[in-house]
Amino acid sequence: MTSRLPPLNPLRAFEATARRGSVSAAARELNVTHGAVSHQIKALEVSLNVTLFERGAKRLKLTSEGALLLPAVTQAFGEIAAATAQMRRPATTGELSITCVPALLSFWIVPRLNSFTEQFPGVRLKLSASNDPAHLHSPDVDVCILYGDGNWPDAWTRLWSNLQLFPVASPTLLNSRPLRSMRDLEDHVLLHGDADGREWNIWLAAADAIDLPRRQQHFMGDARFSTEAALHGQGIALGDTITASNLIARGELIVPFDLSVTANHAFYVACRPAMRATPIVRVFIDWIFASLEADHLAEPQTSARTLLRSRRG
Amino acid sequence: MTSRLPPLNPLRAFEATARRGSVSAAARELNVTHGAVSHQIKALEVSLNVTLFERGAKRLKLTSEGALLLPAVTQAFGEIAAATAQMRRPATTGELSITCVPALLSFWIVPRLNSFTEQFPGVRLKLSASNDPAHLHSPDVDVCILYGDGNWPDAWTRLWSNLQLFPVASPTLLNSRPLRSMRDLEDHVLLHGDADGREWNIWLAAADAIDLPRRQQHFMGDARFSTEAALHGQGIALGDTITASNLIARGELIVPFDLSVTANHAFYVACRPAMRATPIVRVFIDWIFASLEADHLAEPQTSARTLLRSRRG
DNA sequence: ATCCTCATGTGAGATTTTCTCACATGAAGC
DNA sequence: GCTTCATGTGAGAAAATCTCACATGAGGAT
Repeated sequence: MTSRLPPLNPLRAFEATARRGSVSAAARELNVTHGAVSHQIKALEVSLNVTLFERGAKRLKLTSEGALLLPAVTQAFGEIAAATAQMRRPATTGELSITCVPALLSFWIVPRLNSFTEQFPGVRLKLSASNDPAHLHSPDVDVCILYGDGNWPDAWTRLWSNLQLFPVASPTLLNSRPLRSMRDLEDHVLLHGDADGREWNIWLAAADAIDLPRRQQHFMGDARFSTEAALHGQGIALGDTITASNLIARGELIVPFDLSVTANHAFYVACRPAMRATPIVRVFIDWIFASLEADHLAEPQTSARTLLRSRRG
Repeated sequence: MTSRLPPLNPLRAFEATARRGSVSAAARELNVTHGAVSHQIKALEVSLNVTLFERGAKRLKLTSEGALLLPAVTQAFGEIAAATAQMRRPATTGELSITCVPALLSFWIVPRLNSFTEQFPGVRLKLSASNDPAHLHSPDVDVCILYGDGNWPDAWTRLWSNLQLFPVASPTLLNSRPLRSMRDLEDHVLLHGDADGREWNIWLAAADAIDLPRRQQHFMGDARFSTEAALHGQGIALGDTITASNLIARGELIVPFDLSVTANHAFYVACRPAMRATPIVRVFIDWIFASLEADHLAEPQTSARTLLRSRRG
């Protein structure tokens, strides 16, 4: 037998196509055109003198030969990727790419970045505001901090924090336009951080005010913008025990009502299983859990009950 | 992190260099110039932004990063190669490359090839006369049949047959120049199949004739040529129970003395461990062992004792 | 049946990677 | 000092990879 290894780049295109079940998807993953992938598969078949895919219907189907080859190749490439990641990632040096829910990134992580930087000066963070779980499967992203139900397949996932929701407003706004009852709320602008007003509905239902007339309301796209609008006195937003905690402690936001409700969703930390073992990922995950714990120990007043008494403090 | 896999072709050059411990050796293995290997290693180091080899003395030495990467990459490439070989090798179809001791190839395997071909018509044999154990590590060779002590590292090895050694000569030669005693042997040409006459010395020692004057002797290079010279009446060669058995049975060679000695070495079947699991290799190995067994069952007279009585038969 | 969308194939040319070649440096041995 | 051997490097050639534009065909909606 002449050569022991098949051509490796065409083999990579084959593996991605077979794993994804689609030339187009493989092309997207590899950041090339579908034509490039098609050429490479053809080149591999010619080189090995074997047909690897049946071509008939719209999508390719593995032949028995292709099915023989795929599992070992997928595993081998996975091992190479893992060894490369391990080698390139000393525990506390290198680049770490993180996506994070926008409000959490702005109001919780960014104000605490100096703590992480002091402990791990060799780590360069690449932060991106996003709540898209598709990033879990992107080779460009190492860790995702997501707001949701925690049900993301093929990923390592760990609950970081539940949260309580309650209305928040700026002191300036409340001075000029008092808010002491549900009736007063009618005269204010409701600021939504979600797309369909679901979270305000949950709080209003708990307050027996689901039918409150909504004179004015804005949908701000995400909780970061609804919170910022509240800070600027544009209306009443729903804050929570995590992202709004510092703002409330500093008096930049006031909690006008005692009532809070538990959100249906929570914050989770998630990453690809292969990344979880990477030292640099581990130190970040450890840090973010430790930081939350340190918040709870240092400032017990940030719990929901005591937080909600701050207006009468 | 940007890409999960390093550039695969440069990685291949790195792996070969690190495994072989030499740029030049890797170049020979990959059939490229040392310059190409040097460029590829450099390209990999640039791509990974890691130094993989220390460059100081004459030969490269792996860095700690390189040492982290190598085992996984070597294993992964091995798995890809094995899966490729498995996929390309249905049990009884394809090319099988064999090296074999010259005498065994000429006098035992070649006369029996029809048996193999009838059972496995889809297998194309590529036969090469050689007793060089280095072929065990060549990607171009699937199975080696070697004469030696069986001690070849990193190879799967199995004893195929021991053998007895004894003088043989053509009937024509013995008619014109009888051979009935050790004294008669002085008048004949001794034909050596090894490089230093060691095997004749063993036989002569057992015959208490180690000091027999050697008027004429030829060193034929290997046992195939010494046997062929004997067939042509050029002298007396040492035959054995395997390669000479058919010739003796057909009367083309005669065994003038009753004495035989066990050779220090034996015939072994050997291959790379990864090849042993390959179906096509397995069928060949099974065939050659079964053929030897069939010989013993069908022709008991080919055992050494009865073989040596054939002159008086 | 027609039209649209989506998936994959293919040839030609552009771009990138791989390779050769020739020269270079340095270590080790005689 | 000289020779041999090992590896590095730049420039240009060759091969591999990629893009682009066109093509075909399947499936679904009308």
